[in-house]
Amino acid sequence: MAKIAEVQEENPKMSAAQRIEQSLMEEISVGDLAPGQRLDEVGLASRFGASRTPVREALSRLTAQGVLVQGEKRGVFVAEYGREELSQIFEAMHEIEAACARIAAQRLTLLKRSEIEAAQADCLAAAQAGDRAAYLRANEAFHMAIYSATGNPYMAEIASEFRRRTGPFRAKKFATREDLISSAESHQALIADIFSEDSVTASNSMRSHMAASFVETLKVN
Amino acid sequence: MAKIAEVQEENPKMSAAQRIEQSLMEEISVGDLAPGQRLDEVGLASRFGASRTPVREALSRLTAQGVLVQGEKRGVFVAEYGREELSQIFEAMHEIEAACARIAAQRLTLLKRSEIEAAQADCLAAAQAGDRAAYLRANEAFHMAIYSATGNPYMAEIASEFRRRTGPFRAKKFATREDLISSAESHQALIADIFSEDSVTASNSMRSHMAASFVETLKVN
DNA sequence: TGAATCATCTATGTATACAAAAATCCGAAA
DNA sequence: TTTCGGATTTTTGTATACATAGATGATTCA
Repeated sequence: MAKIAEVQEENPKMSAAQRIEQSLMEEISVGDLAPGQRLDEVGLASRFGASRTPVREALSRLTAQGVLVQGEKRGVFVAEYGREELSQIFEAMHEIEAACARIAAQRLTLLKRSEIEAAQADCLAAAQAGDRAAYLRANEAFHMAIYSATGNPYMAEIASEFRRRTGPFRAKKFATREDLISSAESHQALIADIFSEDSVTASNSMRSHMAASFVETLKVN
Repeated sequence: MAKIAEVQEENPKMSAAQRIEQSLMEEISVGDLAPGQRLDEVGLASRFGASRTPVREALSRLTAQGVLVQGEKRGVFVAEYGREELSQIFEAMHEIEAACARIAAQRLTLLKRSEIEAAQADCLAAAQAGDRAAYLRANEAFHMAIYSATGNPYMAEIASEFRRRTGPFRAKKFATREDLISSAESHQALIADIFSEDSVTASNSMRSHMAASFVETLKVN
């Protein structure tokens, strides 16, 4: 896909293992690789024009991150979560995102504020255009901007990690242009509450946002 | 923890890569491998009686987990954090542990309750005996028992991950028998508050515990 | 003496080969 | 027909070899 080529072009001297890891991560988070799908080493090796060695390294790292799991049988699979597991993962995300919103509200700088606003502008534009792929990217950027606003890269890291793991499940929510628009609009209240710089308000607002997101996600999974 | 050694004995047909990964993780979390230390592939390979391939896989996975980092020069190193970084990591741990304590207090079962008590008994015994290694293991088990009491394996997973990353820094706190005893005693209040099944009390108690732990950690780092 | 360039050498990333384990398939017997 | 056993095939895990990038050291020139 085009995105893979882009990454390769932007960073031509990345190792093959890293390229493969990023490509697979991208495909999984967008939903091109469906949960439960098996990834076989030889197939990927030939697809990426590499040997099994860098492929193995990429799969191993993605497994360590929880994006892939090694199933009961041989082989690694895109992590597949049932309703109960999704509920647990969302509970954890819920806690982390709420903490991020609280801290972000406390530490908000002008720069971070403008980054969040810029990301939200992209969300609105993509939603209006009905461009699903662009919206998915912009939505990720929006949440990343909030994580970044905590000023704590470790908080941001775990929040991102959960976001990646739930990517394919959340992505299913966005089927129609209306889905995109309603999602983008729901950001507005969240932004207002974070910008209020009141940590309780921000935290509660993020909890509402996550709870709603979970409800929508459960509907399609 | 002893469990790692046990796992190796119990599970002799684990892959070499997994054995190496667990061994290195153990050595890092106990502090045998100091932060900043370089790990070279050939040295580890000969030390574990294996080739570079499984060593590389282990290092790659540990890097993906944040326990190792690839430095500016060639090679991977045990992650080394300055005061600012430690502060950020502890802030994130602080949030996650508080959430764990709150959820654990809400969902406490008789089984989990007894597991926490058993782990604490081990802590007290090891502290009384002045057995530092045993205390480190028991202390990990104690916190793991709390994570497990959330009933949410994903919460437990991230909490464990932070615990591993900070292992070598926290380990330095425990120099004398008195350090062990005072740590074990500080668990008592935490247990009482979690067992109160009041989520706010439990969460605040854990926040106090983590804040105190951070202060002690900063003193020796 | 110092700096710069070149050479050497070490470590890393990748490819390939091989062995062992597991899954699948096939046939035979109940 | 079903099930059990064995053979076959696929796939994984590990070892080894090789090429290249980066580090180290030496030599020469200023």
